[in-house]
Amino acid sequence: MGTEVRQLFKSKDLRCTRQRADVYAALAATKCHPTADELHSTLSARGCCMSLATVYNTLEALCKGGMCRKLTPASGPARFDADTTDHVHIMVDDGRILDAPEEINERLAAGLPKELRDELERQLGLSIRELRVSVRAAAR
Amino acid sequence: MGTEVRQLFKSKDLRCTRQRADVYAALAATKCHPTADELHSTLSARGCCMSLATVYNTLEALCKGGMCRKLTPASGPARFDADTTDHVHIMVDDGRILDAPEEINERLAAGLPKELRDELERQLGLSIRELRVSVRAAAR
DNA sequence: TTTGATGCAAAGACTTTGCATGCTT
DNA sequence: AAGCATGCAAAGTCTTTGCATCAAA
Repeated sequence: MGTEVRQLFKSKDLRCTRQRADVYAALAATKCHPTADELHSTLSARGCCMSLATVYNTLEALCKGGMCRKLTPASGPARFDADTTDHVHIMVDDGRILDAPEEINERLAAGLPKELRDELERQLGLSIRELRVSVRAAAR
Repeated sequence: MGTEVRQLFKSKDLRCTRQRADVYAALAATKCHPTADELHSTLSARGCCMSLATVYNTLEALCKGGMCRKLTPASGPARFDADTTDHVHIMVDDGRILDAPEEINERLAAGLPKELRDELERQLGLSIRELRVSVRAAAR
């Protein structure tokens, strides 16, 4: 199996099991920001059997290692994203989560300069882990 | 009881009951972004008795009417904010949610111009309800 | 070998709901 | 008087956990 994936896990100090590799591969392969349950179904359908609890535990481990992000909509189950680069999420009313077009991400990033982040850190006395922009939207 | 509060409810097409007025007053009086359960305890201690379910139902009604915002941390219960103006939330690792200093809010708002929002709406074909910036931070 | 991951089922945290009753409008 | 809100408890949804077993390092 992908030796580069094993390296990736290793670099994050995460043990690389079949289940974890499968979860990560499935997550990285989609742009749909699936829920734990959706991932579990997808994997099961593909013959990658594992318990739902393992999917949850794996996703938590991946998040802790910085290999994915957990997205928490205003209602409904958490969704996950293997793309950990800075980008804007569109939380649609119907539960979907979309990525903003690349150009928008860039323009937004330009509006959130590092100085501002540093200034905020200084004022708060906390260390900033992530600065994210998200959008709630509804079909029209 | 506050006739101006009754007007506020009326303007949002919400029936104004004692419970709803109490929940709203308690929420508006704090900057701590309480959970439903915290609000319930606070109110109980003050002799404003009501069931926890009513607190939940009321908060949902208030949100729907635009009288408060629901904040969903990566883990743990939802928190609520009666301040519906645009401002940045700092999600601290320990579960607290803080408001960013006013000056930071302004500088961030300047970085998210209306044109960008309009552009995004056009590209997505959705109507944008809210554009929010939030920060994850940890004690140091 | 040692340490941590898995599977399962059970428990847990948080939230919503059904229904009889009561309060707003 | 009509219609929606409330209280209570029960059910529901999503997630975590305990423990025996198994696999990765």
